[in-house]
Amino acid sequence: MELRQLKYFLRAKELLNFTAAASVLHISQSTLSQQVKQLEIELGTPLFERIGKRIKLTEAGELFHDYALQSVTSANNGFQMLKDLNNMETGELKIGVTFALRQVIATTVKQFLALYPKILVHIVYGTSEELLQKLDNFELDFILSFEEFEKNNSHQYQPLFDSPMVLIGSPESDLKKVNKIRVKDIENLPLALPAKGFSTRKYIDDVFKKKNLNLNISIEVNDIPMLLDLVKSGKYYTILAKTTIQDYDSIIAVPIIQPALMRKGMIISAKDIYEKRAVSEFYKIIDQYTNSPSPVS
Amino acid sequence: MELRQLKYFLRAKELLNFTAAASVLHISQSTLSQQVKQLEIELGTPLFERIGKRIKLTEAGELFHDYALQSVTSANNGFQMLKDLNNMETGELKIGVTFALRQVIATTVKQFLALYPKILVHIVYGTSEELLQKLDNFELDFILSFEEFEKNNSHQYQPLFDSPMVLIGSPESDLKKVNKIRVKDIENLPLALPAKGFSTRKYIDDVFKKKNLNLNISIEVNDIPMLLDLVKSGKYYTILAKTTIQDYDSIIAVPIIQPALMRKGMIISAKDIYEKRAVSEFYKIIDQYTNSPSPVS
DNA sequence: TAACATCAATCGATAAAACCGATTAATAAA
DNA sequence: TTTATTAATCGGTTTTATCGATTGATGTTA
Repeated sequence: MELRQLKYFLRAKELLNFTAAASVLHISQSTLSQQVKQLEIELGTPLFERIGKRIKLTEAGELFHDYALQSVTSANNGFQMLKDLNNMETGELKIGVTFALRQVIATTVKQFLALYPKILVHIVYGTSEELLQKLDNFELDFILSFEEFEKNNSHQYQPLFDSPMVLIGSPESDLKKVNKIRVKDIENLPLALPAKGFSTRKYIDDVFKKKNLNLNISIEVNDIPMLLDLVKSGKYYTILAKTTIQDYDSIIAVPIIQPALMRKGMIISAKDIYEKRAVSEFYKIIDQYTNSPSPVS
Repeated sequence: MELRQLKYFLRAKELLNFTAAASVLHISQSTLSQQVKQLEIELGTPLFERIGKRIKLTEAGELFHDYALQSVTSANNGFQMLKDLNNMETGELKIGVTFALRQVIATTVKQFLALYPKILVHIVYGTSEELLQKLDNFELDFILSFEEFEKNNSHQYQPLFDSPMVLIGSPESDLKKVNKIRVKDIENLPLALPAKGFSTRKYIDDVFKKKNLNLNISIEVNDIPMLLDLVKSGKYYTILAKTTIQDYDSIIAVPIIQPALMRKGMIISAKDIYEKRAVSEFYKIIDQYTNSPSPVS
């Protein structure tokens, strides 16, 4: 039994497809097939059930998974910990960010790089769904996102700030006359909203469904700047967290009330993973940012 | 990084001697040397400091140890767990027993084997020191012993019973006239005691030292039956837990008081280790044994 | 139903890597 | 000083991980 084989097994279990897993692992399908078989022989029990050309995990495979993951994770953690000892000379930091928190990362990453110029920072934008999967595959150190609806026991959550949802319109719109708006008053406004898959969109849908209100959606877009461009044009309104539009000009935003819609900004990371120094340093900077006098919210 | 290399590292760290470690691992010294070096290169930092022909662990090595151990342990646990699924068809059970608890294991192992005849049981006698080291090397599943003085955070302890310490003499000795004896009355009796290294001996030494009493030791032996033979001969007394002499005839034993000396029988096992079914089944039998109407004590 | 696409297993060959024995160099012990 | 002990290194051998090609089984589509 070797870590190599455990890693192969984990990937095969995840994808339930030897060919695809081999490709991800940059080995041939034949190699993967042989290595898994060898592991099974050593363990004395099959880990996969071969049904025709399909594979599915056996009960033994299911049970073995946790141990294999723990073993691989521990080795990785030890490796990461040692890299840290070299005082972040060669560090790398991979951060997943949802589109809604673009402003948070834009500000903090500059401060971080000023302090630690040798660290290579990767920023990956995506929907929370995409990012959470990458987190589970060890492709990200942490995620900046709004609160998740379904919390997962293998993740840990650090709340950062509360951000009110706002209705956004062009400076020529009727919004200039009010300083707040009720949920039910939004019902008949023509909306441009983030596409399905965005957590903000899911949040909006849930709220309106619960109150039995309709949404008058004209356009769905999976890009926030384009959404705001549409709003600026004057025809449409949109709904976002105030944090999301912090640095945009030429728009008007008013808080939504009855009920007041709030979203929690969060750091999501994987439990049981060694926390690199670069990661904890970044957390500190985010903390400063969110605790400074009304940086967001 | 492979489990093989982590195992090599752990053994080398334990023995601080590549030649000896290689021998235990059944590989050549040159192979061990190369594999450790390769691991060090991959980790980007030396794990051992080479001072002439000596080696000692670097700080990095010290830190890395816990992760390596965790990784290897998890893989082993997964392996053990799967073996268990085969319903103990090929099980093996390794039990360490201190001499003092000979009677406990003698009775329980018979019952266990009657229930699970296919399990191969190894029983290893030794001092607690020897046995604890074997436990840490995964050479034992658990230990039956009296309570340890220095508890170790990587072990877990299950108390079984309390056994009073007794003064033991021949049927012709003056002990027949009394039914208990004070600690300070033992001071001038000629004693045959277990040798240094026995936990019972350490316990006795500690008690007498604390009370500023002398021990009049005539003979030290590292074998309990011989100790009792000497006692039977009439010249000497000895001190043991009552449990230890449970099935011996032709001796007289009286409890020691002021203070009453008691020892706790214990199961000691390693934390974070998968508990085989054979092990939990054995625990059940020991439980029955110690909870039955005065089996020991 | 026939042709095609997809997938895991298997085979033979190759490249990589673990391993060994012998030797060297350093150093501790006698 | 001599001897014994120990880790590193070198060259050669064995083992094994890997690959590409093929097979056979099984879905999928025309």
